[in-house]
Amino acid sequence: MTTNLSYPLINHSSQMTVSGRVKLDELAAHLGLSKSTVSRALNGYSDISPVTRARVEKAARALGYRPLSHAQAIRTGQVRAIAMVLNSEEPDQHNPFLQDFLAGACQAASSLDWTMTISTATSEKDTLKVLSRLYQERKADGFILPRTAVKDARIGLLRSLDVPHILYGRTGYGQPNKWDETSWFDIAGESAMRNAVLRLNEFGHSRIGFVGSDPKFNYAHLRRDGYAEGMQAAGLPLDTDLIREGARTREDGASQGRALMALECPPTAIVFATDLAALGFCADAQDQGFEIGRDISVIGYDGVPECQYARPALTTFSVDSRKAGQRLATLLIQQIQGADPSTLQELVDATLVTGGSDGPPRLTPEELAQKRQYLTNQKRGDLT
Amino acid sequence: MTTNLSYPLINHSSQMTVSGRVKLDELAAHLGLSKSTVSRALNGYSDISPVTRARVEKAARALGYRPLSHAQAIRTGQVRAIAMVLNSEEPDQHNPFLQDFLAGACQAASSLDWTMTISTATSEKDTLKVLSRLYQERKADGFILPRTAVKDARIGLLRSLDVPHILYGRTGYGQPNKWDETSWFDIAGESAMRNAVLRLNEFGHSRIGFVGSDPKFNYAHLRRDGYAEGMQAAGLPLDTDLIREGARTREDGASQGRALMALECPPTAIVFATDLAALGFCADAQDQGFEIGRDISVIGYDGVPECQYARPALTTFSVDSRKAGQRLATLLIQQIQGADPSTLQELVDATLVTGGSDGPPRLTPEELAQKRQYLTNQKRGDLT
DNA sequence: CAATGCACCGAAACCGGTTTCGGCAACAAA
DNA sequence: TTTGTTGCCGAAACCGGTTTCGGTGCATTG
Repeated sequence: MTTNLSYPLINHSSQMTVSGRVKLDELAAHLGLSKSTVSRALNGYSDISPVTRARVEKAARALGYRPLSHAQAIRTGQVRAIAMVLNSEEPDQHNPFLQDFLAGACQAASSLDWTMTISTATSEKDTLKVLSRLYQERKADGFILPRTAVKDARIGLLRSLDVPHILYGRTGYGQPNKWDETSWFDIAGESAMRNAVLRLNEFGHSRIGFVGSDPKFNYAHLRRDGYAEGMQAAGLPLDTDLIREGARTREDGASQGRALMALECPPTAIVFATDLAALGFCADAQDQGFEIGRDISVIGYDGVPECQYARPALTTFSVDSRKAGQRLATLLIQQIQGADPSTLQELVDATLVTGGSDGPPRLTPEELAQKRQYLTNQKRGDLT
Repeated sequence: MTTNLSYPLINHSSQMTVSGRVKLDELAAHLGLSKSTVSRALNGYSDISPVTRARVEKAARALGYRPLSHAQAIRTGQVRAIAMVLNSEEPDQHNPFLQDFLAGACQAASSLDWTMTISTATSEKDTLKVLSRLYQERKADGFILPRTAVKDARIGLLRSLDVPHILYGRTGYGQPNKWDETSWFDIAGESAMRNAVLRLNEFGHSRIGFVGSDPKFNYAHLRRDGYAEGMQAAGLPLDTDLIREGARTREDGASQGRALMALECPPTAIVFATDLAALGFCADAQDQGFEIGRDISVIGYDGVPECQYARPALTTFSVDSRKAGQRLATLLIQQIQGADPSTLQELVDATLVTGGSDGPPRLTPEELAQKRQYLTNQKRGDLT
């Protein structure tokens, strides 16, 4: 019958090399070698003569041979993949970082012939479930744990399961030597905050406030400490009235900043632990009639893109997320391949990106308080 | 010796069930069944008695049995993973979308017990290489192709390799029936643009400009056409002077919008194909002294977070990226499992999010031109 | 010349699942 | 009773690689 020709009758010899994958068997047959020899040649075993190895490698390239990763995995136990689980329900997602971060991590992984799988979870508990499922099914050989908390259940889980993992950020604030055994990569937020204070002090500010982030995250404590260190280094008194915490969103930043501005003796400069909070404050303060960078100086942290598009542009300490991803992936893979986790710890500095949001104080705290009073009255007048 | 007790000596019987994985063998032995029976019971074969199946499933749950995905893959040929390759060097990355998009895609994949692996490439060519490597090694069973171009090499490659794939966006603009065989999911940017024009017309605008995106992307054409349709539906003439293209960044948006404003008879409203371009224009126009939403109305498209933090907030057509990711993953998995690609095509509308960036025109085009002249002179005055 | 060592390679086991195939019991039909 | 069926399960092959182990052939040594 010649009716059923919807499926082509072509593909005789060519098909095998075009669409059909070459497998180890076929490569070996093509070379007149056994598949064990070919496998060992490709995997760098020493009991293969240099001539044979070269011949095998050449043929493999020519035929476009690529081992199936899961076929190797079944014997080696490694899938050559790392994974990261994001908590998609966090109010302040690491939104803008993600693209860069992934670019860095993927690039590093790819260059070592590894891949990156990602997953999302809806809660802290769900994260644990996803992590263990991923590892149980061996979708990944190790994990990057972003946004480490002071007390982080993920670390306990993975450590008890003896699964390789690396932290983006440190953990165990206040518990000395807590993170000695785990590997991590982090940006030195503490020294950035310290430098922010010193910079403001050089501008002439002496009353400098701080708006921190959620204390459940480890970085929140480090940055607050950095601010305190900076104050100390500048020889300024540490006034607890000037320290606020728990600002995660723009709205938080606005309200916490507003609280600082409402002090009897308000700060002429505020350091924010995150750009988001800083941006929220700036918008709100401008609405009230304050001039950012003149009436009140602001410095943020993170380096989100919005900083440069805000007006005035926000002075901030920018984090190189791409590099972070790249280093984290690299270090994690090293760990999976046997490196001692305690040797895989890196601390990198953020870089200052100046905008117009900070500068010499135009007003003293007292004058600022007066302006605040004036603006409030004016607004009240508007309403009536 | 009692010295080397840093490593615990516990883990006798418990170890096997806690940290050690149970494998099929062990589960079968535990049940007194053969592993083939257990496997078929878990995979829904019909030649297993209901009683046995229930017993197996219960035991599997109790022992926490989870098959190694790569061990299954070696026989089934499927790794239960989908992948997406991002081009990390694009000037306008789909930054803010990514987090939501991934959340949607991962959630959909997870709920079907699939995973999502992502990778980045540095160029169009590199993307092709990464795609084929990923598939050669069977890191994924299919791919999501984001940001489809009019003529997209990725589609050709995957189609020729007979690899399942789904497009985020359509392709082949101008070549009818071009995308009939491929599955895709897209947001109806054309109807959004159309509605944007109609909305502005209802406000009273009759001279409405358009700033489009890079014509290499398929959506750029669709959105432009949508704008044209809107003009036609509103009974307005289609003036090619009012149409600009190729704005990918904020800066592009600013300069293209500026060009429209420089017309003898400038538009009193501009529809932008992307929020980024719209935001760039708004900032620039404000710098010049124009009042957004009064002097000139602006509508964007995408729904990036910055829209609501801009002042005035940008009226835009918001894309539900999470849903997009979710649908794309779902459809792709269906396709991998045998569904006909041509039946897997979905078009969803964007939703209007109003801000203060548009409204009734305060000035006629002539008056706007005068204001422009005035502002220019004033600025010139400033400089001297 | 026999014995030893070494470089190099092939045969076969192995990894942890899936799938094919055949067999045994029980039951129905002849 | 014999002869199919049918329901249910086990043995073994299989997937595509990796790794172990043993065995050549050749050079070296005593």
